[in-house]
Amino acid sequence: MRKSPVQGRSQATVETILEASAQILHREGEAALTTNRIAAHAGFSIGTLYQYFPNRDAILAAMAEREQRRVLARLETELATLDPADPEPAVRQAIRTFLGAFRGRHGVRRAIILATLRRLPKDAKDNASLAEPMLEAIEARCAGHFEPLGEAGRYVLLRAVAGAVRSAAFERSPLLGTEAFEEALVRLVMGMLRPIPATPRRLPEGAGN
Amino acid sequence: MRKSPVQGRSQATVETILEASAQILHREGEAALTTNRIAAHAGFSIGTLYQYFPNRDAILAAMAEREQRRVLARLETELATLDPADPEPAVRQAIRTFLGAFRGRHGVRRAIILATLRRLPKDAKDNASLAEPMLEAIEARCAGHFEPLGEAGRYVLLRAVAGAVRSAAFERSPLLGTEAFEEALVRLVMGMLRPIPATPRRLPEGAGN
Amino acid sequence: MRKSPVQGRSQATVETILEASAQILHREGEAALTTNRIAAHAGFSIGTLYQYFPNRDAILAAMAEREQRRVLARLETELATLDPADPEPAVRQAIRTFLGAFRGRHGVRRAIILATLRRLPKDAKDNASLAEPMLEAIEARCAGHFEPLGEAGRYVLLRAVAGAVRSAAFERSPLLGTEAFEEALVRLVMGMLRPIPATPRRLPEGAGN
Amino acid sequence: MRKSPVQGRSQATVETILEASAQILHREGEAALTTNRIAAHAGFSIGTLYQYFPNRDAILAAMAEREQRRVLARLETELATLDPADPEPAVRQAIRTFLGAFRGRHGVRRAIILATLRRLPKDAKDNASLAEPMLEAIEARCAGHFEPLGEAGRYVLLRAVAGAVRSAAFERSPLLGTEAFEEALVRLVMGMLRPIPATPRRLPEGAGN
DNA sequence: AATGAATGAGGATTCATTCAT
DNA sequence: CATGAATGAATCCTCATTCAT
Repeated sequence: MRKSPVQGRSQATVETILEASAQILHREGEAALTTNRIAAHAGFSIGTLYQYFPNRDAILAAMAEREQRRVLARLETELATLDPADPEPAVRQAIRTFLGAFRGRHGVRRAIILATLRRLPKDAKDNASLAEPMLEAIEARCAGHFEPLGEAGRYVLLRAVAGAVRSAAFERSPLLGTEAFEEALVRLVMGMLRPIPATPRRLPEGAGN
Repeated sequence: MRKSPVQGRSQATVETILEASAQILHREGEAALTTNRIAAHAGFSIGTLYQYFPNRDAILAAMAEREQRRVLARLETELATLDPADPEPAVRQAIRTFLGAFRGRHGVRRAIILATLRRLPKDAKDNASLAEPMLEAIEARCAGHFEPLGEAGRYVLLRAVAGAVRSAAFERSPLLGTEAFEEALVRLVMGMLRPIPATPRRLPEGAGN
Repeated sequence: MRKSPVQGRSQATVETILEASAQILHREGEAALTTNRIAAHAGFSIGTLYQYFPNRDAILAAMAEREQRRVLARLETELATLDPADPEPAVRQAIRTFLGAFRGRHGVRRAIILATLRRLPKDAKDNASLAEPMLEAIEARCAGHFEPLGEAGRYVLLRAVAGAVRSAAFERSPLLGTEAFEEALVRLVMGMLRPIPATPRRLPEGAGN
Repeated sequence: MRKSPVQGRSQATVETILEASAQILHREGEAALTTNRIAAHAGFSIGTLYQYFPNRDAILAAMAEREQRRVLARLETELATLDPADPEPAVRQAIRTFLGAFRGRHGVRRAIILATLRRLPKDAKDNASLAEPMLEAIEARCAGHFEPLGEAGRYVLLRAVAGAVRSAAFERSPLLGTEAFEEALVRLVMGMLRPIPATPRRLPEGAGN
């Protein structure tokens, strides 16, 4: 960000610019996302745009961040209502919430995903960043019921879920909204979780295990 | 393709152009993949290039296809040696083979994936095409041992595996070559497969389940 | 100047702006000398800057003038101490003083010179303005000892000295501080001066010369 | 140069572009020398221009070089006719030739000088490059008649002459074409040269000096 | 078949300047 | 007096594509 918005006015400007970008992305695809077009669509002059963003890429990055933050916020409030006890319903709800985050403005998400992907030469990390809080929520709630996933296990599970959903979003698959899709995802996650036999409860005293 | 390469020379030219493109992609990234650069690198004039490809996109498409064909060919010969009997080793071998297909020339794969993704406005299909033969091989060999995956199940499993591997390739994750990664993928797949109890059929009454 | 700084505060503001400009010029070169940057560096808003200068060029002009005035002031006080009698030492001292004026803040001088040069489409005059007082000082003191230089002679001598020094400053030549350089300049000036044989007048007949 | 002109056609193109640039410089000053304007004036599209020059600066550099080469060539053929014997006439002729090089297309020279000056952050050398061959010619012909100038002396003499002439050209001084101007320059140069007393010739054998 | 010179619409970006607050 | 958000003409440059040779 080139200039920290001092006056309230400029904050709105930044917001307007980002929203305009999102709309263009949504309606006309990434190729149409030129700086001049953004400015025109936002109703500002190109110069104003460059007051706040050092270059085109920064706009995309800001948009990606904004979109991410939004979805994450939604995700977290919804996940907070997660029932701690039974694992499978918890997973299902998490999945459902996660899927919900992908609804609406596919074009935007799609473009953002692409743009984000493109700009990771080697500093790739947040490739599954949306799925991560989901997994953490599950882990937090179901700790002790499952063997912890190793590093590789976590990595694969996160990317697997994210990959499946992302693909569906990308391909605008009709499956995306269905219960069967949700069910399959739940199975995917549950299949990775290895339950810890509940016996210890029964033998609170003794030469355990 | 503007001109079907009937003569051997023409075929070689096309091949040279595609190889040059792949190398540029690998070495200098997608931004450097301009038609003039391709022509120069291939040792042809830009005019010649346009004798064989109607436009830049066609080159990318041809490259993607070529790369796809190559990997597929390798995949299929290797999968042919799959042991029919025991499911888990079969899955493991399939996974290993699949992973092998992703080794080498990451930059090219990466760029091709991106370029391919970009050019699917709504006609998205081949998003998991590499994983498909793997799944078919497993299904062919282990049919009867598992409940068939439904449409959604198939879809999710394919994209999940492809997504995980693709992410690792994209991020150049150090996990990519490890056994733990392979193991996690095997678990991912096995977790989705619901074994059909083979004996119950023969023993309809008995000490059930 | 858009507004004559009557109050002390205004004067300080103008001074601050000019000093900020000089510093930017010195540290970052002419390309960095944008109005916004000047304002920022001076700690004023761009609007304030335009309260005092009608446009960017005026700032440059004011800077050039200021710099000129400064050097001239120094030059004049130092030249005032010039010993009237012997011509060569007088010339040497004048040269030394002149050279002294070029020390320090080369970047600024350089940039100012360039900027000033650029803005003289046809009204060029002050091209040797710094050397002029030097020559005048010499002439004032040594009048009668030398044939007066003609218009062309004056012109050439001024530009010659100024040119040599300016070049050295521009090229940041290591010669600039050396005695040999000073010596050469003295020779350059002395070579142009044609002494008037002082005695012949008093000894109209005698062992001449 | 981005592309070495293979076909003869392109050589002409480069020449046309440079000539167009020179004309714009001459007629409208440096500010008007934009890439698009050059292209338009040359009768080519902007793309063509960039086939041959990597950026605007390269055009200026090429022009400067071209102009330099031209003047140098003229200078050298004329200096070749220099009479070896008597020093002063030799100097006068050299000066005259040198001055001749500055006639015509002042705007171009002016702009080129400025542009060249601007682009010497610290690698400044050729600041007097036109005067250098002149001095060499004189030195070659009059060796033995004068004490050799030291490094500083050469430096100063070159820049002094170049400076005076350059100033006159810059200021479009009416003196430029006059004999008085030429005469003053000759005196400037001659004043720097310290003749070696011709006596040694008379004492070919003896305790010399 | 091959060449490569030429094209030019269109993109990103800068920066002096204005004016409502 | 001061602010700083907004302006937009103008600049440099790219690159897919064509077509005469």
